[in-house]
Amino acid sequence: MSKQELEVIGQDAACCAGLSSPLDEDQAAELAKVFKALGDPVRLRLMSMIASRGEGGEVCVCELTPAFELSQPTISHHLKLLRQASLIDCERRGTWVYYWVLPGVLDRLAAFLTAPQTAGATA
Amino acid sequence: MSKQELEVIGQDAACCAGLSSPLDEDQAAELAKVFKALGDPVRLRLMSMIASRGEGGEVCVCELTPAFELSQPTISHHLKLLRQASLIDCERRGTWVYYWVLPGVLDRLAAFLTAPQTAGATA
DNA sequence: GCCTTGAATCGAAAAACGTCAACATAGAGG
DNA sequence: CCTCTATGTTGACGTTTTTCGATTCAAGGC
Repeated sequence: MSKQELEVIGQDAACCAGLSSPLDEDQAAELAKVFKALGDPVRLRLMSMIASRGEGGEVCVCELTPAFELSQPTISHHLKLLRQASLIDCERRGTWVYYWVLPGVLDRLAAFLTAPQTAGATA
Repeated sequence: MSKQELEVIGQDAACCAGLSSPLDEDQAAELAKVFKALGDPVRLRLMSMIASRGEGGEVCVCELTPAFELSQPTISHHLKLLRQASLIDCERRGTWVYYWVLPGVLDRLAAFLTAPQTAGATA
């Protein structure tokens, strides 16, 4: 229940220069997947609901689904996309499945956006 | 040449709690537009090319277009989306059009992602 | 074993998106 | 003015996304 991820913003590439230096095609493609995952109102809300639990926090799907006026398969689909973007992970415990935000992802994303001081950087 | 924007991450809502507290539908919808704008490899590269000029920096479209293997109208279209997401703005000077990153947007976006310490926040 | 309940997967339909060719517009410079 | 170059806009087309209903899978309880 935790394969198919991306591993972008972290270890490998695209971690240091951020938006302050031109991205090459591969970096941009990888990063774009993450932003695309956040680029949907439903997924953003799901993320916020999960992230609001804090570092070690989890949320049961059974708490997420009823917060939307969408079918259960649709929510399940969005959760899958967030998982494929390496933003969250999940675990089944008994009948229920719990989701949490992967530690550090949001901070790395934020660091990418701000990057070094944006004042007269490369230019 | 600078109408149609969003004004999300800044003044009004969604500026303080960030992802650490559940977003309501409106906040999520607005924010999602910004992330969606960044959720495309071409637009991400455009942003990085523009942002790499630093705070007061600008880039001419004539520098952006040839960096991609895409038609000029397509680049123009992507630039428009970035502008509608209030990420960049532009100005025509003579024959050429120059784009720059709106000051503070990236920092505000980053602040939104990290929010207060993500450790045991609401829970 | 056989239901029941929670969640993921499948297949299909409608909507949104990315891209281009064709066209329109804005200035510069004769 | 007329033309040329640099950008933006329009309309169309194929692809991807979002969503649902139906089904399947997982785990517990009877």
